[in-house]
Amino acid sequence: MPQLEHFDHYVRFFKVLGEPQRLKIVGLLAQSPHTVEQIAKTLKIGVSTVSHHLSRLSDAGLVSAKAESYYSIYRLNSEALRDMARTLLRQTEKPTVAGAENPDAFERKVLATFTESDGRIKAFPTQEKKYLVLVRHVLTAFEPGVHYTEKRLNQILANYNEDTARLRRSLVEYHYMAREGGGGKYWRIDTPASADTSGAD
Amino acid sequence: MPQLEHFDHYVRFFKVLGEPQRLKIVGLLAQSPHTVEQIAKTLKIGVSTVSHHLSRLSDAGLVSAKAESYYSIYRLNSEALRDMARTLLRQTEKPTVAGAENPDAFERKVLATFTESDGRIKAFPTQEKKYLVLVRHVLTAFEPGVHYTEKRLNQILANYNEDTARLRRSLVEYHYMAREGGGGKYWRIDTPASADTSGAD
DNA sequence: GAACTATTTCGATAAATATAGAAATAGTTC
DNA sequence: GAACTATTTCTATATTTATCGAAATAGTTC
Repeated sequence: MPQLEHFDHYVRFFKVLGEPQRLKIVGLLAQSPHTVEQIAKTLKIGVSTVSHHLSRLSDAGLVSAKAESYYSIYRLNSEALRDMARTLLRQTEKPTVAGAENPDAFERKVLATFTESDGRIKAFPTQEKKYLVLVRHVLTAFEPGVHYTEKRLNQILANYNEDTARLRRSLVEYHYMAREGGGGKYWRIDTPASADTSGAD
Repeated sequence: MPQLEHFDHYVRFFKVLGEPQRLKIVGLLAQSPHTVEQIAKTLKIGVSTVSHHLSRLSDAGLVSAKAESYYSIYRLNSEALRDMARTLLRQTEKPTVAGAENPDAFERKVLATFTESDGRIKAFPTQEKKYLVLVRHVLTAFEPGVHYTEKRLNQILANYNEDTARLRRSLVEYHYMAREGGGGKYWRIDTPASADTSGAD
């Protein structure tokens, strides 16, 4: 299990912000610190409700309170928002191919139908869904982080099918591999694992 | 009303991602396009449930579908995630002071207690909550977007209290004003309005 | 066009939770 | 310490919604 213990934290973060009143509270706190009563009056909802929302925001690490005389002054933790925003940006820059190494029933079926026992591709399916299975199958022949010359790439692709140009084009088209502008170097642009998808139960 | 018509969109975005199964689906689609059935099998939930989730993800602009033979192949809209991440980053860089011009009951009371009728500050409250009201009160004397020399800043602050150094320090400390490193220029670092807080009802 | 396939829609149910009022708590002021 | 204040906790209720099975739909294959 990779960095997946953060999954629950992500869910909490989004769920907490996915409620109109709470998002408004965050908006208020983004402008300046507030007390519970101030928020309740501005939003025209009960204090106990506000307290409840602040408690959930606090659980998610989005706000923090500070006692001051009678009042609890709540502040926004801008860092929490910033961190999540950066995490999201990082994620969107790295497509992945997880699941390629333990195929489900459908993928097994497609591989059984369209590849030889040694892995060579017998024929290309027209359905994109099936074709993608084969592209990912070919991708497993390449190491993440390694740069391949086009010549070496073609040698490896030739183990799968004589139409190496087609395979090369598909790998790039589906963003499984990147190509350097000039020198003709290729490399995998995925990562071992992105967000949690392995499951909870 | 500023750019607040996006409020509902923000809520939908966060709410949609704040559900474990949907977040897992996003994780799957971040790796590769999937059909409804594939997702259902991987997550061990019913197809109709997956279809429902995909529908909500689609409403939020997070995924898009493409018909292909029997199947609907769903893809992640990475741009939607990227855009939101960038919006969040932008927001966290701009604290604001909205609400300073129409004070609520509490702020009125504080201002009545601690300022003269001409706006001068009679005394400084020790409670931070009340002190903040005065800091924001002083801030209204400055125009957004205008750069002030320290000399001019002190002239204006002197209209509120002789302890101009304290006021200047507080304005910077609470991030209502920024100071340029060398030349001693000051300016408001807020914006007219950030996320929606004005209200939906 | 008939048979078939994946997906979507519909209807119903169970679980999660936003909300508010009342009671309890923690802390301040005099 | 007594009176007071804001906040939190508790209890209950109403709303939202995740989930599934069945029926309806849209599209493909032969």
